[in-house]
Amino acid sequence: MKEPRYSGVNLNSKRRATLSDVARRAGVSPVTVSRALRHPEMVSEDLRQRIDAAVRLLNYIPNHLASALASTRTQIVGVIVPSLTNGVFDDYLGAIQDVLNPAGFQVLVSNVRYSDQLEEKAIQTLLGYHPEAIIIAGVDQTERSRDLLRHSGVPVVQTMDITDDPIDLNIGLDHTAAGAAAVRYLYEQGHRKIAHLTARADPRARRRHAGYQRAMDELGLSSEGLVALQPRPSDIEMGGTLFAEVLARVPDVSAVFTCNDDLALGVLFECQRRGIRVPDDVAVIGFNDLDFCVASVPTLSTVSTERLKMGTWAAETILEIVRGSGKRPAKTQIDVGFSILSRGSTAVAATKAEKRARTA
Amino acid sequence: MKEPRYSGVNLNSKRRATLSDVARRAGVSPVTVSRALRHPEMVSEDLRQRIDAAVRLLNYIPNHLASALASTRTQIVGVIVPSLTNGVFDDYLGAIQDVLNPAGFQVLVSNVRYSDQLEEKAIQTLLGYHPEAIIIAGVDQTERSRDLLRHSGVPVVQTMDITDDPIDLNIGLDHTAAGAAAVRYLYEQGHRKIAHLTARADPRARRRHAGYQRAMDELGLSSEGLVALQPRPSDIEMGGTLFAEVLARVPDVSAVFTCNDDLALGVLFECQRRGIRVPDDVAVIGFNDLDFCVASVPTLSTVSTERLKMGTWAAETILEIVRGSGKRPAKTQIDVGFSILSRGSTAVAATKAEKRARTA
DNA sequence: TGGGCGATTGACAGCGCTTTCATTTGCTCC
DNA sequence: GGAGCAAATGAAAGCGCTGTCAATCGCCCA
Repeated sequence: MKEPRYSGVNLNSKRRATLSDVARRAGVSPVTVSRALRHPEMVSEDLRQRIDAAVRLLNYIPNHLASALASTRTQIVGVIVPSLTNGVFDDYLGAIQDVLNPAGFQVLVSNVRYSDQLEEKAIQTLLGYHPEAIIIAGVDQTERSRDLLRHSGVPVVQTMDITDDPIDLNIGLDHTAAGAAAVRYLYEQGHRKIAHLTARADPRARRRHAGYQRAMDELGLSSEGLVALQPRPSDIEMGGTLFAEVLARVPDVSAVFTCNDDLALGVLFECQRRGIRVPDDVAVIGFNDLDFCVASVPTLSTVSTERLKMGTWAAETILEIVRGSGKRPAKTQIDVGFSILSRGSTAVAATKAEKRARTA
Repeated sequence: MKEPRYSGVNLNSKRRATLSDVARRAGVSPVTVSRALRHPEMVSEDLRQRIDAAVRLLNYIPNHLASALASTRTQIVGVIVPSLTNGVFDDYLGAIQDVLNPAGFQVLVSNVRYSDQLEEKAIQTLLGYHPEAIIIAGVDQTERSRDLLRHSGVPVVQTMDITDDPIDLNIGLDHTAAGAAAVRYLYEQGHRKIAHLTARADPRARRRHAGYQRAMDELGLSSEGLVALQPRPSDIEMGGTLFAEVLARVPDVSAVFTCNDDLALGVLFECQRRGIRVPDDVAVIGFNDLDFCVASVPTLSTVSTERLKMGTWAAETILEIVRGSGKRPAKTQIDVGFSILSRGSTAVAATKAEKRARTA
C-alpha cells in the first residue's frame, strides 16, 4: 500500500493546470487565453466562451507569481503593523483592505510586535515580494529600515503618527499634543492631581507621556508620584496594578489619564474593587476609543483618533499613485487630529444630575 | 520642473538590482550568486565574501516571486480567518506565525469576515499564490470552497471546530459539547432558569447554541423566553441589550451563558447598570477566555479553548509535511477539547465567604 | 607522472505568464 | 476589384531566478 502524498509537494502526481493547458484544451494559443482573462473585450465572444469553459473544466487558477513576474505588477501592498491584539489595528487594517481588495490588490500584512528588529526583517521580506507600495505604522523606523524603504523605489505611507521628516507620505496625528490636551481637559474639569499610567513605551505612548508632562509643567502642576510606567505590553489587568501604585503614593489622586483604553478599563475595574467611585472620587480618561468605551459602567471618556481615516487615506492615496503611473499626489502629509470624548468616567455636573434624577 | 515619480512604477528610472547585477559586480556567474545565498556552504569562502559585498553595495533583495516560480517552492502558507477584531484569532494567528516565520515561511492572511462568499474568493486568490499549505478556520466551507481546496493538491488544515468529514487535516473541538457542558455546569451550581445569548450566528456559535438546547432538554428544563439571538456581529454593548430582552421576558432568570466573552462582559455591565448582583442574583459564563475575563469585576467564568495549541499544531504539522516531502502525518485529526473556568461570575459559596471576610 | 576523484563553478533550459510586434482575416471604399 | 484598414490571433522574447548537468581545477595515490 502506498502512503498518500500531496501533489503540491510530490512532483510525479498530476500538477495544477497552466495557461497552456487551458489553451490546448480550448484550441487556441496561450496568449489568447491570457487576453481572454485579463482583457476579455479584446477577444471574440466565441473564443471567450470556449476559453471560459476550458478554465472551468480544468479548475484553472492563474499563477499570480508568474503573472506578477512577467508583468512587473505584483498587485501587492505591504502593510506593517506593530500589533494585532490591539483593537486599534484591526479597524485600521480593515479600512485598508476595504479599499485595496476591491481594486484587485492583495495586502501582505506583517505584525512586528513593537520590535525594531522584527520591523527591519519584515521590511526586507516584504520587499522580496516587490510590493507596489508599503504602509507602515509609526514614524520611528530605524535608520536601516528607512534606507531600505527609501531605496525600494515604491511609495511609502507612514501612518498613526506625524513627523517633520517623513520617508515619503505621512498621515497621522500629534500624540504629544493629544496627551497634553487630555491633561488640560481634566484640568478644566477641576482636577489638579492628575496621574498618568503608561505601558509598553512604544514611541507614540512615549509622546503621549511627554504631552502629559509638558501640560502638567505648563499648568504649574507637580507630577510627583503620579506617573506609573510598565515596560511590558499593556493589558486590562495592568491598568489596575498601575493605578494601585499611584494610589499608594498619592492617595488623593483625583484623575487618571492612561496611554490607552485597556489600561483605563483596568482602572475602572480596580476602582470598583476598591469601592472608589468613578467619576465622583476619581475621573478616568483613556486613549483610542475602542468599542468597550461606550459599554462600560460608567462609560469611558477617551481621546479618539481617526484610525479608519488613516487607513483609508493611505490605501486610496496608493491607488491614486499606482493608477496615475507614479505621479505623486498633491497632498503628501495629513494631520488628522484627535478629539476628546467626554463621557461618564469624567462627568462632573452631569453625573450629579443623573443621580438626582435616579433617586428622585 | 519635473514631477517627482516613483521608480517602481516609472520604468525609465533606475530599477532594483537583480541576481545578474550582483553577479556582474562580483565577477561571477549568476548561478554562483544564487548558490552563495541559498547554500553558502557550496561556495568558496573567497567568493562568498565578494558576493556578500556586492549584495550589500547594490542593496540587493532577492525577488521572491522569481525564486518561487523557478523552484516551485513558494514558502507561503495561506491562513484564512473569519475575523481579526475577535481576540481569539489574534492569539491563534500569532501562534501560527511563531512557528512558520522562523522556518522561513511567509503567512498570507485573509480575513473573510464570516462570509462564505468572501471565503470562496479568498481561497481562489490564495491559491493563485501557490501556497504550500492552507490553514482555514472552521469546518463549514461551501461545497465550492471544499472543491477548490481539495483540488489544490496542498495540505489543508481545518481548525477551531471538528468534523466527521474533514477536507484533509483537522484540529478543533466540539462546540456542541462545549455549549452543553456550560449549561450542565450552571445546573450543578443550582441554576434552573438558564439563558443563552448569541450573536452573529456563525456555525460554531450555532453549535454552542445547539449544545445549550440539547442540555436544557436533557435536563428537563424549559428554554422558553430564555434565548436571545442577534444576527449582527457581536460586541460588548450587545451583551447588555440581549440580556435586557431576556430579563423582560423572564425576570427571575438566574444564569446566563453567552456565545462569547464580549457578550458576557456586556451582561456584567448591564447588571451593574441595573443594580443586579453578579453572581448573587445572576450568574454569568462566557466563551473563549479572553484577557479581560480575569480583570473584570467580578472575574468572568468562561469556557476556555486551546486556540494557541490549534494554531501551533496546524503550523507544525504543515512543516512536518512540507519537510517530509509530502508524507502525511500519523495523526490527521485532533480534538483539543475545552475546559470550564469557574470564576467570580458564577461563584456560589466563594462569593459569600468573600463577602463575609470583607464585612468582618 | 598520469588517471581519477572531489570540490567549485558555469551553461543552459525553463518555471508560467505577459508584452510587443507580426500575421491573418474580413471588410469598406472608391 | 484591389488598396487600405481595423479587428482578432499568434509567435517570440523575456521577467528573475533555480535545477540539472557539464566543465574545470587542483590534488592524491599508484
